[in-house]
Amino acid sequence: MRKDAVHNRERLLRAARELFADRGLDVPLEEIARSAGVSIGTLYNRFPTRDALVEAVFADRVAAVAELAEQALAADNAWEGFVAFLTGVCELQATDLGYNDLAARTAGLDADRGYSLMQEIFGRAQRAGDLRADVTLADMAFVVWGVAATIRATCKTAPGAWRRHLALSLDGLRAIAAGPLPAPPMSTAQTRAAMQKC
Amino acid sequence: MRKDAVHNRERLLRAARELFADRGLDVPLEEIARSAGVSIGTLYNRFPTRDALVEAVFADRVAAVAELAEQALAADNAWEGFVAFLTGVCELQATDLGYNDLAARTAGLDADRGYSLMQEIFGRAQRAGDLRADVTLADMAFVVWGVAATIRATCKTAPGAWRRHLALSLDGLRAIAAGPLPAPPMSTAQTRAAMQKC
DNA sequence: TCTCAACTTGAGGGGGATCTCAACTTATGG
DNA sequence: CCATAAGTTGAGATCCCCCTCAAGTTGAGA
Repeated sequence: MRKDAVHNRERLLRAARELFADRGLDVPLEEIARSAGVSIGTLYNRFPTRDALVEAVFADRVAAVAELAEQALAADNAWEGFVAFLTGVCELQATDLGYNDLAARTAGLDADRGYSLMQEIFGRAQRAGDLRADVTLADMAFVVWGVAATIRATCKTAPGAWRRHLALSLDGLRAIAAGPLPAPPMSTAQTRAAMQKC
Repeated sequence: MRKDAVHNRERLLRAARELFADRGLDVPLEEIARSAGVSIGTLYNRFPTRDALVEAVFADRVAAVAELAEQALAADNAWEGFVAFLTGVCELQATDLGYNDLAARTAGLDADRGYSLMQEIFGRAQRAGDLRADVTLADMAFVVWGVAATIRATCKTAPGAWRRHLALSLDGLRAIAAGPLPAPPMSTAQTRAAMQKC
């Protein structure tokens, strides 16, 4: 790849990162190109589809989540690790509207290594008796979707509000709080399908 | 108003109600007109803006929510009334994607009479000691936003899943479950602003 | 320095939605 | 039955976004 091409690629990634973070994933591609100081044609040369650009921009997040997961597992207290992990993921979403859009449709479910780590965090909190026994990993999607919606609604006007929402959700996940659940957990296929619809 | 105009208005409302329910509020207006068997021009004659059409279609929901609220207040048990009310609102959202889009931005906060009824349901459950003391009416927005997001994601693939989400959220609202909350409740102004951003 | 593949450019075609308006049709009261 | 105000129509203007490609430009190796 030629030097100028590399340079333009980087400028595009920087511009996309910033615009995605501010306004979500559906920023016009022309605007990204303009903001990067290149033409729309160049953007299409480097990233043939919007998804390719999105993937390149957020590639590092997979690792960030895995990092969070490892820290969570390193915690002494299983429940505190669980809380820290979910808080970390939501923080990522809160500081980047683009990732907020994205997390709702991936939610760690694709990330090979990330998924098994999440299972471990989840299972450990459950075995410790703090996380209620009648929930599944699939139920975490409710937390992510819910907090994501709150972040979208409030990030400009009440920046910390999602923490309150998350805290309420977590209280509902504690064994202490467990009441009967009216529906079976979603199957993996249902969860996957639902995520793609975001 | 001429007889045929009344007739067309009704056909438009029926078509819009159905399409909104199936696919949400952003159905193309041309499609609504076509489905009603009139031209796009007629639609604009009867409803100068999309909002006017939406408002006309969902006018009855305000009353439906008030009705739910009254039933909730009639319940013997304050907490059960509270649960029944939120369940009812979510059911309305689940059976109508259009109302689902809408509820997130109105959530009863406009409805003069509905609002005071909600306050009463909420306060009663709190005074009874079942609803945790550290939440505000504004926190109900989290439930509505969250469940609405789950409904949107799952309505086609896991139709009952939102009930599970709602149950978990409600468990988090019970006094038994109360843990410390990390942020102050949203002010009325913040809540209102956030709703308009949906 | 020369050459050529790699790269950039931006006008323009295409699609889809919103909204308008001049020409046409029809209900209704007299 | 007529006059006319009320209503309908749909082509097309406008806007916004996506994507392509022929023409022009530039980096890098020979």
